[in-house]
Amino acid sequence: MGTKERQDRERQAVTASILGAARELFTAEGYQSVSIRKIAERIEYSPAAIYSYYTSKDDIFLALAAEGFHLLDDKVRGAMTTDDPLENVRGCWWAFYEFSQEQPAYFQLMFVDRSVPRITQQWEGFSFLQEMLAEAVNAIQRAIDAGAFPRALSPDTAMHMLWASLIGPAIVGVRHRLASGEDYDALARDVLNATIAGLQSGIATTFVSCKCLEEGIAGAPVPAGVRRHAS
Amino acid sequence: MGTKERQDRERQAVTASILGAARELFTAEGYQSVSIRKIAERIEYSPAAIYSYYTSKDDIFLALAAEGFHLLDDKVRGAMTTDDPLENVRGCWWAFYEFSQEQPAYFQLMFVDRSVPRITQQWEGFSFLQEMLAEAVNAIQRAIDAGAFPRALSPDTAMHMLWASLIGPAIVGVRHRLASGEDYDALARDVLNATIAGLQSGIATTFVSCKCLEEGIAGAPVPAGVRRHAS
DNA sequence: AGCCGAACTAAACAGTGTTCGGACTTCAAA
DNA sequence: TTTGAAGTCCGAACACTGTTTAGTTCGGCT
Repeated sequence: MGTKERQDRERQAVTASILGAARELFTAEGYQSVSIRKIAERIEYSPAAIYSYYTSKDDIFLALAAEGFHLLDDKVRGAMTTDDPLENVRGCWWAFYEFSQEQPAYFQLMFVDRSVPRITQQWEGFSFLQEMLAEAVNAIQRAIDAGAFPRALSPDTAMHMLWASLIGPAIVGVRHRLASGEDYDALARDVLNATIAGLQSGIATTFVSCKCLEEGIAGAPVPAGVRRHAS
Repeated sequence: MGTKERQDRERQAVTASILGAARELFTAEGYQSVSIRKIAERIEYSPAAIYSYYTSKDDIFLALAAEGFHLLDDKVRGAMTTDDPLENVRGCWWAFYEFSQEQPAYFQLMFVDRSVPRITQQWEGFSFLQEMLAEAVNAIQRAIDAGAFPRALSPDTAMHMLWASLIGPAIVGVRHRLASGEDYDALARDVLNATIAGLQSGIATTFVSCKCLEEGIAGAPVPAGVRRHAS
């Protein structure tokens, strides 16, 4: 009979309602302020009941983070469909920033309140992320092949640089860390364009001999062994 | 008599021991994991006693954050003493990154675990920060005057861009968010140099007419009114 | 000697994530 | 039809958290 199927369906419905309540509460009040008891109250269950669906509050976080990463994945992939390889690179990173402003609750959850540990049993649920990153690296490689970036540029290095540069403006944006009246979008766009311009100028491939490395900066010599950003 | 003075001294000694215990525990276990009770236990006082020295756990955080910002202030100022205006700019932001790696506990406390709210009664205790930022803007202005940056570059815009670009690599560094074997220092240096190269290329003053703004990116047109990073 | 004010504490309050034992329902096998 | 297994769910508790309150102790001044 379909009894097993019905039970599975019911179980999934409760799971979904827990996740829905958590999503609403996290969005409205932030991860730290939401307790298991509040989630339980919203779905009219006892707090203990939740633990037969999710093993911990962490587990609920991971489920919502996975949702967020899928949204990000969709948005970033959708931004890499131009003919111009360079605009694909620019577009996918601009999409990353836009995601942070369009889905501030997800972004805050994913990158500010907490972060997904790199080693976790649930990491399989995030395996698609590696494909997304690989896609971003490929986009850079295509731009290099098209002559938009120096031949000597490592696409991996460029990817890490774009990531590290843009997470800042995104966080500054969602947390409103600037004085009122500041234009966060323009700041992010400036940073993105400046980083891309910097990559084009070849600085990331020639900095080994740049002044600050040879002489150290302000009496703080660069430690031996620190030479190039690993590729 | 000097009784009042002695009492003041004793009070200050207890205050310092609270702060010392908090500093050690925050460094060893992180802000969230340290409780008032743990601090109290370490200095062999009752938890309630702490509340006659600091009004809240937040207050202790602010005191330690102020310490951290003074350390940062010293380091950044010390890095702006070159003759070359451009190297002063590069140096002071590299000092910011270096601070994050040399004082990861302070950095984590100041920029990751929590952040100093922009509006706070204790904000006066952080007023020296405005001077530090003004100094950083001045350094950029001097570099512009010396011809190292385009005349049309707003030093304020450049300051915000450098800040937003470098906070990323610093956070990535203290949190070890890259695969093992990655060279965080080199990543930060690449980002810094790329951003400076981008500023030099004039991208932050001309992007108003750049392709991504005129056409939107991947079907996501830039909202009207978003034009330039406010100066 | 009496008193004041500061320092300090024990105990409690309201909250947190989580666990445990038991009650209750559902359903297939005996 | 009864039995037993499997599950779902809850009340109560545990060990915490930041913080408050009432009360005690004690040095120093009058």
